[in-house]
Amino acid sequence: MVTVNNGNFDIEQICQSGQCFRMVKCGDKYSLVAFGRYLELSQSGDDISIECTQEEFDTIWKSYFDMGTDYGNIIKGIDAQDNYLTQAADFGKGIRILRQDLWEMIISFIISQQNNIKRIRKCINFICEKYGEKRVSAGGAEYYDFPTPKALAGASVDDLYACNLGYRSRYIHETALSVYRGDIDLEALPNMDYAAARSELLKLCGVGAKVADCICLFALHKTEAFPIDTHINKVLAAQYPSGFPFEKYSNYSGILQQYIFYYDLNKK
DNA sequence: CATCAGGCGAGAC
DNA sequence: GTCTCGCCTGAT
Repeated sequence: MVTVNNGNFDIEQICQSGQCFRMVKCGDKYSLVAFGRYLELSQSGDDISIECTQEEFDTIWKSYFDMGTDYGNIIKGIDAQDNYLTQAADFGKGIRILRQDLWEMIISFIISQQNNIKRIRKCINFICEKYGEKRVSAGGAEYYDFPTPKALAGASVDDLYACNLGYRSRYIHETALSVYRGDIDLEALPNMDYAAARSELLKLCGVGAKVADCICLFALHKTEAFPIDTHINKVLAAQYPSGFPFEKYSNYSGILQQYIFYYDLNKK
């Protein structure tokens, strides 16, 4: 077991921020499946307990949870005159931008469109159980890996409809085929800059501006990506009628987007 | 019963 | 290029 102390790490907030659809709360613990691995973790105050070896933490989870970034420092960079953003960041100061699997994020965010988080999770669990490989963790927990491009490319549109994916079934079918055939080279994307990666992603069926930005942010860690959805649009209109000050936060506006999104959805 | 949820593609213009 | 419209499904 690895323990970490960090004032800007809140598992519940990360779980609720809606970037990771395979993290669930079970009792006083949280579990997640990522990169074919199963992980359990828990938290007490600023102390986080991660149930893995130091080596696994160093090679996988340290990067996954973006432990090399000081989020407190990012929050300090917020314009003190901006009351809304200051409150939003304070409210969600435990959120982190995870470094998740690219292929999984592509499919997950195609599913997310015009959809709610509860149903998104249900849909993803469905395709994992139907097309993903069943595995057992060292601790004996059974879980399903996220399906490979090959596995999803083998599913027909009708098969996908049966997973409750609705009209997105065609998008997923087309995108899985594109990736499986190699029409788009996923391995090349992490080496591209934001604009180039975004433009490649837009070639995929079912990936528009908003979904491409989510993939850039949550898989490629392009923190300048600022996904604009219905909630963010509403906040921008109400709080920033003359425009959001992107120029002040050019390299990390995507992190601020998460604070705004989480605040808008969860504040009382 | 209508509306909406972390939009997008297709077609019209 | 910009605009509109239809779309699976479940919750409210």
